[in-house]
Amino acid sequence: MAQQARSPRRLEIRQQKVTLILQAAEKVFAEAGFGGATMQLIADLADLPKANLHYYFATKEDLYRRVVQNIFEIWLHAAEVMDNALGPVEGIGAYIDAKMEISRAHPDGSKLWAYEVMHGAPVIQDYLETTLRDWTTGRAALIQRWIDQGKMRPVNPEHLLYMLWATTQHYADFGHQVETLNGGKPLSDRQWREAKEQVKTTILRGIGAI
Amino acid sequence: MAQQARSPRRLEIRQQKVTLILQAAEKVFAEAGFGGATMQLIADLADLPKANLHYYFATKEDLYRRVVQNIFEIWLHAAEVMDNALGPVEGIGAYIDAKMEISRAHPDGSKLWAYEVMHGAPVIQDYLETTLRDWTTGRAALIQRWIDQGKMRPVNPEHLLYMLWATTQHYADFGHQVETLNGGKPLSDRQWREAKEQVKTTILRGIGAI
DNA sequence: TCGTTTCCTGACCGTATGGTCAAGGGAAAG
DNA sequence: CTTTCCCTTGACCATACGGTCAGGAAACGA
Repeated sequence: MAQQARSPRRLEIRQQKVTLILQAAEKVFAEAGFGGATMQLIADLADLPKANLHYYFATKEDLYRRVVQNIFEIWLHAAEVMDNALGPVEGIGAYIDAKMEISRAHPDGSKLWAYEVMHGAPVIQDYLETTLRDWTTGRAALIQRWIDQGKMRPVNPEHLLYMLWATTQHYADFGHQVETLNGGKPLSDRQWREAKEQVKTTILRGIGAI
Repeated sequence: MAQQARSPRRLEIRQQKVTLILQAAEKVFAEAGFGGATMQLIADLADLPKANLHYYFATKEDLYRRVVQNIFEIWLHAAEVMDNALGPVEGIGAYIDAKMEISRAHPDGSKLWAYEVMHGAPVIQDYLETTLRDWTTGRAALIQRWIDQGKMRPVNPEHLLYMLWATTQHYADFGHQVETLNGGKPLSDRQWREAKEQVKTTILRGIGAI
């Protein structure tokens, strides 16, 4: 009954394929939504037979769940830059930088997260209620400490966090709109830098941190 | 061959039903996405036989297109408050107010717009390239004028507009997340007012308008 | 080499979906 | 009243989808 240990080679191949499938799935789910995505599309993108997907992931929901969980962990991990900061300029500035980088490097993940939340978070509701709520409470307390120390104006920390999320994720979630308004061309390095700086400056000035 | 004029009574009934269908469709499309929505769900919500939907809207795409176009026009119309303003405090302040109101009153429309843009705007790409681009260019020029008049700090007007869109629409698109982090309860009147004020204050201070 | 476990996949199945249609109901026009 | 046209709808169809499975290939351990 005990699960037999897999050989290293087997394990490696398994992990490679799982990763390949997850990458293809992230893209397809982000582009089409859960309902619009099909296992066949994901299989084609990963260049695998559809049945092979079902060998690694029992159902479409399972696959979707794994993709969303992956994204969530990347985000949580990237948010650690805010801790250990001496004040809002350093902490919030670094957080904005990190989130803008993610928006640029992983737009599909950001879109998928937006898609999931927009539809009532059917899959990751428990994460919202536990991990994300704890994280938010902790950072809100940190911001409140900065306020008490006179390092920034008194604001509602939750709403400030929403502003950070909204402004940074916008460049991923609405990237197509931004690109269209940019003459159909993706933002250049310079434009990304400008966007990042303007978001940071505006918010940090807005909360009286600079 | 000419379209025969319809009687007033017929026209009225027709319009009522079309509106009913559009409302049901907006909700279902927003909740499930285009792929996840089904004509049967929309029909059930509108309390009509499915075949009746196809009498008024030939295909699912047609219905979706009409819904998205409706939303777009509401948005454009609401944006007029920005014109005729004497400066950024009045103009941008009123625009934020208007957009926050829309986020609260029409979250489904906002979500559907987000959904459409996130998926590459397959239906309203031409609107983005014409109407929205023109609108954006005009408001960017307005903001630039305010900058030239020394009424606010020099910022990139486009990125400022993105910040306005992002922060206000966040309360609709990510309303479920906001609600979950609010203890599972929707924002109260007081909290909405607080959110609106904080967004306005932070941005207007951030751009040096106050 | 041989038996065992893991992995792979073409063919298949039940279901649900978008869309069609023909027949009927009912208001307006004559 | 009769005719015409718009509207309504239950029944139906073809397709595409998620998921299954049996049988074979490949890798592993002894």
